[in-house]
Amino acid sequence: MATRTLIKHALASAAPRDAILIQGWVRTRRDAKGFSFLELNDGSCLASLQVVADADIPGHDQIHRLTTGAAAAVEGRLVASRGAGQKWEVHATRITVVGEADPSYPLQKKGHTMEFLRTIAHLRPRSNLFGAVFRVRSRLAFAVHQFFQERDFVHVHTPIITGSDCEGAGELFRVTTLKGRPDENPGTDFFGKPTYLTVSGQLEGEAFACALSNIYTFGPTFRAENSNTARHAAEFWMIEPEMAFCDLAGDMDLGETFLKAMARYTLDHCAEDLALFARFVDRSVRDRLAFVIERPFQRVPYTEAVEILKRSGRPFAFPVGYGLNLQSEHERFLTEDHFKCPVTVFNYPREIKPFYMRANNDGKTAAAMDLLVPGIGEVIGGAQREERLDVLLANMRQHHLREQDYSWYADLRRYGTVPHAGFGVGFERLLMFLTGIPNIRDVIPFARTPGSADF
RNA sequence: UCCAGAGUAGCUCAAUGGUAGAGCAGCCGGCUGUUAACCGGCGGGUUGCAGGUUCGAGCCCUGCCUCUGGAGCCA
Repeated sequence: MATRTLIKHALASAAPRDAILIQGWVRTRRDAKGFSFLELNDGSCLASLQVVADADIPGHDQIHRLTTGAAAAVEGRLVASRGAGQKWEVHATRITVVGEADPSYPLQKKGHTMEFLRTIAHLRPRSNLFGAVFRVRSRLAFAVHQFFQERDFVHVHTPIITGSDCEGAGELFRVTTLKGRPDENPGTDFFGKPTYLTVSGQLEGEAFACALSNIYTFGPTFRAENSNTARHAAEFWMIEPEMAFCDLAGDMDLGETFLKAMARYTLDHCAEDLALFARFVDRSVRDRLAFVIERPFQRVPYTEAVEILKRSGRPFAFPVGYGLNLQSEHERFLTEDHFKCPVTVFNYPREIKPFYMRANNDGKTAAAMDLLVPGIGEVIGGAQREERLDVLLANMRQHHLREQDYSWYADLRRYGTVPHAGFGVGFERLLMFLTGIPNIRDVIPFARTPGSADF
């Protein structure tokens, strides 16, 4: 018996082949009097492979069992197709039913809504759209590593369980082995103190940047916020580069280069799947990616962004003014209407930013930056870190943080401190931007959101 | 968590307060180098849950649940 050929390789074949083995799942079957058509898909690519099975070959007497969703193996010859719509097809010499599909198989040949497919998250990767989404997700995860590895960044696995509960990045999930109320006696808990799922690997990432120079993390991140939007999940993956001997300008450079590289990679390596998104999800997705690659991003200080918003004459629902956070509607106006391209807003007021961000010399602003993109909003948030021990400790006091909880973090400023900077990218938000998929639940295999942890 | 909208067959949707329907899917049969195939037939429902109003509720009222869109928080 021949070894298995993936359908993507069969379809890319340069010449006919006498013996080929295809294994996959039946998308549809059409029976004629003396033969049957089978469409097999194995997920290796978007396209299915057409199989022609004459009625007299071994296994054809069982072909009625190959309904939509069933698993099958086909041995045969790869030949040029007589029909329109595909270059190659397989003329079967043997058909094997590997696993039948019950008639209740929920995926039909016609289109389904995203909402319905979410309820069958274990089966939706067998649909064209979700097969494409998760192939692209895999390729982009690889592209992330390639981007940083090529630039001599070291991948660091920062901890998922953390003892620090006040990083200021939202609500945390408690991790405990205690029954009942863990807060009543945290000293008896597994780690001897309260522990949580991480909301960011940044602080640990800084420690490694202050040793290995350029590092990045890429791992799961958890937020117990009761956020119910198309852009939030309780469990998501975050990429966090951190660079020693780097200031905010270098940080913004990397963020923009990174986003352009991801757009370039998607266009170059995911063309077939991207075409599907363009047809069914977001007509303009390829134009947007090309635009991101070609055009320089805009950079605007927060103060100037506020002035632009004030001058716009737009009747915003939320007030605009120095010291106020930019709301979604403001960010959207800047990137979608005013600049019409990705925008990096930088130098935010210190009061609205966390303790670890570096205070600028004006005494009012922090060296923070947010990269905003049309349709999504913030995909990258970063900052130059406060490397001066005295300023850091003063910031911590202002934020009512206990110094002993961050002594190791302060140590980084005691021993050979250096200017350093980094940012965080939500991997799923990046995927949403690159694919045009509008809901974060549809770019993560099994989404965890408030009230929902199925599968 | 707040605001708005929606829950009817496996899916997508109809149905003035008066016997709950269609298309698709499924099953059976026919036909065809077919490709979201086509033609005929068959089965399929506690109308999200719990109350209430009414002679009578899928429809009106109350509460709850779930989902969707938007907002807040953020990545």
